[in-house]
Amino acid sequence: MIGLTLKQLRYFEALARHQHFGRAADACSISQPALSQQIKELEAMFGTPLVERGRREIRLTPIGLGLLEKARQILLTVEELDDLVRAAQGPLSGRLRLGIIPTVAPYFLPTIIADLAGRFPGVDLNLREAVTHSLIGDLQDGRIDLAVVALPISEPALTEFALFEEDFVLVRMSQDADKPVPSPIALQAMRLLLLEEGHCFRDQALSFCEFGETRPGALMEGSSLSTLVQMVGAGMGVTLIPEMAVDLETRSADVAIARFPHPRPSRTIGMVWRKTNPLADQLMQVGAIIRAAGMGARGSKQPVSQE
Amino acid sequence: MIGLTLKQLRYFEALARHQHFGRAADACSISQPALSQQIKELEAMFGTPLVERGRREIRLTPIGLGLLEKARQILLTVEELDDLVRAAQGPLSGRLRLGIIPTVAPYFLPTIIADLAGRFPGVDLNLREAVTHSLIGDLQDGRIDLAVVALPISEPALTEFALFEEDFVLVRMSQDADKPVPSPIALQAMRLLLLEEGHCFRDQALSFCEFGETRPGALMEGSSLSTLVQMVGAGMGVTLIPEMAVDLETRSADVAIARFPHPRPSRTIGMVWRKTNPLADQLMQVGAIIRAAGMGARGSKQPVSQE
DNA sequence: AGATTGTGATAAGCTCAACTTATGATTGGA
DNA sequence: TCCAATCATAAGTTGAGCTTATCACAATCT
Repeated sequence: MIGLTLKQLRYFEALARHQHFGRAADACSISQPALSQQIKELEAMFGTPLVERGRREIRLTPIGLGLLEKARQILLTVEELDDLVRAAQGPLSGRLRLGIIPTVAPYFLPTIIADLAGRFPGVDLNLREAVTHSLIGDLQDGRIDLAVVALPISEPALTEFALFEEDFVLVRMSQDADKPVPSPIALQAMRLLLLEEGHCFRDQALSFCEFGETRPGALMEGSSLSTLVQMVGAGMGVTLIPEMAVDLETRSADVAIARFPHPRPSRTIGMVWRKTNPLADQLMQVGAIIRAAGMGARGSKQPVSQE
Repeated sequence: MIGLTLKQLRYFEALARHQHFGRAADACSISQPALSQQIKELEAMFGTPLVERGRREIRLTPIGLGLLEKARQILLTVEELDDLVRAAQGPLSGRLRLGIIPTVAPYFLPTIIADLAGRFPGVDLNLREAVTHSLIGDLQDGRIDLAVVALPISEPALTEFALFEEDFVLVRMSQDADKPVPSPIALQAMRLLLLEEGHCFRDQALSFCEFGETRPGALMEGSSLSTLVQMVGAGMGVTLIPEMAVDLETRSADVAIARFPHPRPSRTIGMVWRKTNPLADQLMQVGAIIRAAGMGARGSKQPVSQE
């Protein structure tokens, strides 16, 4: 494939993303004919059409899809060259795109931001909050550099770095404070309030309660832990929240917290990045700092031995 | 890293390979100043030197080494775009670069060539004979498309496809033909003739004989199975050879063949290719054909169940 | 010491690939 | 039938990247 250029791959990727010649050209800051020409050039090289031009929509041919995959792979590696330079000069600097899951972000972000800003003044933190599945995709496609999620992820292309383990606690109405702590099985009979589909915390809670499959009738769904706790305060049921959310979420709600006996439900929070990211060494350092800081600040977290 | 071009990466890779501006430029079919300029352009983009210019030698800086790794990764993916087109048009066509280990090549090549030429007339077979270690490197760096080696390889980036399993047989002087077959332990006391370092067959033979470490004094080394068999004929010792070599190698030597009782020593021969190779489907078909052909042709081989 | 050789950098000019704007062609919908 | 949307084609312009010629420097030979 001699004569191929990175520009062509960028244009093609933009076209595939926007499904539209004009908008793709805009995104690349060139004119529409320029993009059309380069796509045509690509098709000449491949000796076959890559894009089906429909009147109101365009579609990639099978070979076009194959090219798209390789093109994204190539462009991702090219992006990592930027990181190579950053890795070489100084401890960590420049833009760092960080993704965090919603059940961690509000409670842990202040800690992370303070740590990073203190230790790496040159870093320009760029945040994104989304559920695990979405963040993993962002990582693999190079849209973010680093994600804070619940482990394990078990993606071969990603490195996991455990930060700490934290327990889940039960939130119930304050008048129930003196009642015995229910067993996981007993929870099944209560109205258990959970986050909507897609949040890993939801699955972890369900797993603890040993629900085989989601039984929508018995459950209510909220979009944030805050909402859930408010719902508990209003007598709509009980919920589980992670230890780190206790301080913030119980401040403005009249609820009682109860800790479970063994086996305690818990989750491991950790950082994840692409194995191929040249900043890997720096990210590992960042992880060590956050882990150390987190240890000191919050007594309830458990240290983790795994890497 | 905007403004980067594939040309620059190709030139840089050539420079790293040849360690010489002029020869790298020749290899790229451009003039030496053109290559110098592009390297300079790269260094400007990275904001740091990539190459140390010594008087009589050049060396890559640490960042240069980092770039080299990424550049090879990118160029390899680009190469695979060629295969993408080939995978789309017809069953298998164009250049197929095949590597085979020396203890398989002379015996198995006629079969492979006949099979491939018969089923895929459009294929231009390009052969390379080398030891496993070298072939795996060639595969991973994109210098060959396919290798026939003894499994397992256990490289995460490579797909293994088992073709068949074959036993090893003992070769000894013809006057020993009626003696009992020695046990693996008994072999340790004999003069065991083996291939030189680097051949996997050597290690497999040593493993069967339960030699803990190589004991150079007791062993003699040959560079091909032919040589070993000739040495046995001359009374210099005994050796092991794979079943498939028996016909060819015993034709011109006065030696006796003996098969071991269980547990028989054996090896699994298979094909290996890059997981990312778009020709993977076609290569799998090639493997199936070779496996089927091999089965019919040679009774001694065992079918394999694993993939 | 002075000449020679091997090496990469620099200079100056040329050429074509890739961009621009303007326009054409086709089709779906008012 | 006309309009709007969309991509292709045409024609002209520009600069990135090439070439050849030459320089600068150090190691090696005479």
